[in-house]
Order: sequence, then C-alpha cells, then structure tokens
Amino acid sequence: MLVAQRKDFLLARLDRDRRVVAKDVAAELGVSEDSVRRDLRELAAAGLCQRVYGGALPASPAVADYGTRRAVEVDSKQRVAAAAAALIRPGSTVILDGGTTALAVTRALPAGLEATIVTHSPTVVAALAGHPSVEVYVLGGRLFRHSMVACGAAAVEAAQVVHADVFLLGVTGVHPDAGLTTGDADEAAMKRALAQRAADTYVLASTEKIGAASRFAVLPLSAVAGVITDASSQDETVRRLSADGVPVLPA
Amino acid sequence: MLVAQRKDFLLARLDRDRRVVAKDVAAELGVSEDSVRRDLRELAAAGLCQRVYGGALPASPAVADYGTRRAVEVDSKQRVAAAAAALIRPGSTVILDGGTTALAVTRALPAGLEATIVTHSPTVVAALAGHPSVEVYVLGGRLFRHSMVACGAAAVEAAQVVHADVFLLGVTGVHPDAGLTTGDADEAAMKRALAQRAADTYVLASTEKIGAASRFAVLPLSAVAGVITDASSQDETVRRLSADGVPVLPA
DNA sequence: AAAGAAGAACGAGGAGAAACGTGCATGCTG
DNA sequence: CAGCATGCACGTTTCTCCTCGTTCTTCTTT
Repeated sequence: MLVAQRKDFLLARLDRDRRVVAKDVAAELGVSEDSVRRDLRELAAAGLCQRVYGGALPASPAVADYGTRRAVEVDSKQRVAAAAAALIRPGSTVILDGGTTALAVTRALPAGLEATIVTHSPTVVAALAGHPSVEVYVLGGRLFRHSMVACGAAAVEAAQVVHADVFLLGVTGVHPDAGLTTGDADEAAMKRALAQRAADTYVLASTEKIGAASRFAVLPLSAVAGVITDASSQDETVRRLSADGVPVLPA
Repeated sequence: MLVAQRKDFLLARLDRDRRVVAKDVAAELGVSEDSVRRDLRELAAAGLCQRVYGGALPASPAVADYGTRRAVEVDSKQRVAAAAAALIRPGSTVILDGGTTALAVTRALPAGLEATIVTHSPTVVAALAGHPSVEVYVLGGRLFRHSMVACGAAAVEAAQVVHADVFLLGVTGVHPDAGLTTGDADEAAMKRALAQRAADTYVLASTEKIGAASRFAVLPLSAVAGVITDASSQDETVRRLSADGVPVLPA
C-alpha cells in the first residue's frame, strides 16, 4: 500500500467515523502503529486532521457541532491564552477574535481588569459577562454558525469605527510559507479587517496550529507583531518562524 | 474512546441536557468516575463548563444567570414564549428582543424552522446555536451588562438596515395608562428603534409584567399589534387593555 | 432551627498500562 | 548506489484506575 493511499484511507475514515484510532487502523491495514502515527502527524501538520492522544479527529468540527467549542489541546490553549491575557494593559482597547482560544483568553483575564474589549463573537461576549469591569463592544453582522462569529460585509463595516491597541487573532494554521490561514473565506476577510483596526496583531497559536495550513490566507506573517505559542522553541516550524524574523512569544 | 472525544461528548451532553452528572456519564461510557471528573475539571479550567458538586453545568454566566432568573414565573414565560413562537411564519424575518422571555422563545421554536432572526442579544444568539435552520443576524453595539444586550447609538444605527415582519418585544411593564415600560433609558430607545423596523410588534408579557410599570417609556400600547400574555382574560388589567382596543393574544 | 452523623463526591498521589516520538537498521525502488 | 518508506527498540509522556484522607450534602436527631 502506498503512503498517499493510506493517508486517503485515513481521511476517509475520519469522514465516516469522525475519528480514527491509530491502533485499530494499524491492525486493519496490516502496518505498524508507527506508520499510522507518522501519517496522522503529517496530516495534522497539513491541517487535514486534529491529532489527539490515541488517534485523530476531523480538522473541522462536525456539522451539527456545539459552536466553537472543541476539547482538543485544552491546556495548550490555556497557556497561550494566559500569555495573551498578560499582554492586555489596563485601560487599553483590545479586539478579541472568536474561537476556543479566544474564549480561553476571557477566562485568563485578571479579575477587575479595566479594559475595552471589542469582539464579533457572541460566545466571547457571553463569557465576558463575568468580568464586570470590562467594557464590551459587540460587532454585528450575519452569524456564521460554523464558528459562531459575526462575519460578512456588515460586520467588516462595523469594524471600521474601531481603533484598538491590540488584536488577538485566532487562526487554524500558522505556517512559515503559507502564513496565517483559516478555513473560511469570509472569516479570513473579517480577521483581515480587524487586523487593520489595531496597532498590533498577535496570533493565538496553540500547538496544533503550528506548522498547519488551511485553505484561506488571512495575513502574511510579516503583518503581525508576534505569534503567541507554547510550542517548543526547538520545534522545526518555530525555528523557521524565528529565522524569518517573526517574533515568537513563548507562552 | 479517545480522550478528546470523551470531552466532546461531555460538552454535547451539556448542550443537550444543560447539565452532566459525573456518575451517570461514567457508567454510560464505561470509564471510572475519576476520569469523568478529571475531564470536567479540565473543561472547567478552560472555561468550557462550570464545575459543580456531582457534575457540571454549562459555562456561560449568562446562561447561569438565566438559570437563576427563570425560576420566576417559569411556566408563564414558557406559555408566552410558545405562543410567540407560533406567530413566526416560515420564511419570515423576526426581530427578537433580549431578556429571559425572548430566550424562552428560542427554546420554543419548532425544529427545522426556516426563518431569519435579528437580535441585539448575544445570549439569544448563543441559544440559537441549536437551531441550524435559522439564519441569525446580530446587531452590534456597546454591551449593557445589566440585560446583556447591545444598545446605544451604534446599535440603533445598525438596526436601521433591517426590515422585519415581526418584532417580539420584551418589557418590564405593561400598564393601561403608562403603556410599555422598561428600566433603562438606552434600552428603551433601542426597543423603540427596533419597533420601527418591523411591520408588527408583539409584546411578550408574562403574568408578572401585566399591570406593572417601570421608569422609562418604550412605546404606547397603541403602537403594538398585540400583547401576548397568559394572564387571565378576567384579570382587571387585561380587561382594561381589551377595553382600550389593545389586541390581547392569550398564550 | 441547630447540631451532628452518615454517605456521596472530591482532589491528590501513585502504580501500571498504553501511546508517543526518536533514532536506527532493514528492505524496497529507481 | 541513492533515496525513501518501514518497522523495531528505547526512553518518555500520557492516561486510567485505585487508594486515601478531606470536603460537601443531606438526613436525622435534639
């Protein structure tokens, strides 16, 4: 069996079962678990699946999924979120993206922080209800259920009135060549518009994002003030980012 | 069963049942209660749920708030919400106000309803996540934490682009003389702006609202197409409303 | 209504098993 | 022979379950 063939098989299985268990597939295909793991690792690096302990899950949540919530790489996201929250100075204005990692940032905010947070994610808004000292500004527009954020022309327009100090950007992929990528074209446009409205853009990049690439480009890496990640500084991708002059902020 | 998958399962259960009992899930999945507790602990740490003795509840404080407030007149609100939901025709565009009764309307929507819902309440948006067939449009603006809705000049302006068939209006008081009232001036202005953008405005009036009056006027009763209430038609206030020519729709 | 006892749930810590990534040797292909 | 995919061995990390002592809830007793 050829490598590419085996990877196709894995992706087909992910589509069908919404999960893959390395051990089972190895037995089924008559190859070692090592090979399966290697394949899954490479597929994950390409953004085609999410690697988890024991196997892999589809890259994008299932159709009828629970909004933006996904229970993968939970503590990695937490570390990144904590580092991002530490960037927020009292009194500053911050644009907060949608997505699980951004949601984790709301959790990591110090109690009593006085700041203004602008977001296009109703989920983030709901999470900020617990921070009475934070002023919240919602960007409206058509709701993209896939990721539970407001997108589209109206949302982009609404964003034009904002002047923020920092934009905390969530993406699906951070790749030395492909730059910052995400799975939806409209979302990418929205993120781009938000990046223009902030002095500095920082990328929230939990480990599974590092080295991955999705279908739609958001921004080149040169456009951001830093990539916040808890991936090891020894990581191949992280080294390439640093070599290319992209500031990497360890979480 | 993969770890990440199990966590996803827990989140799905939280969405479906609004709670999770550690012991039950452990039995259902065939793992130890320890493992379930550990998962819940981690999810809670990531802000994806709220840990309580015996299990977990959904994360959003807004929802938790809803949980505490809904104890008031829960049946009444549900009946009113059901009657309001029945007013929504497939294919129509509806503006849905904020507040607990409006939230109850989202729960009363028939599954698979194809309609467009416009709202300025992130909480309502979050609740609509479970209705994939409904198109959602969010009105942005400054967030009023008191009632968790977007208000202010920007929100009023954003509302100007909407043309809806029905506006389901929530108020704190429905009084024969004082008309429709609410507790906040900006909220009142927002509600007024929304009423102008819909062909018909219906008032969501659970029993405790009938005969009550708050500090700020929203609209005169003559401006609405109907008051939806489950208060008895023998009720003094209801009789006066009817006598004044206000259509009262029994829930 | 307050106090106390019984039971359930809890977090911490440890042992064992499973999965992991890496380095290296093997074998196939061009 | 060069290049690459593969499988094995190894040390490491992660997960699960179990035990133990603590905390919380509830029921009973006063």
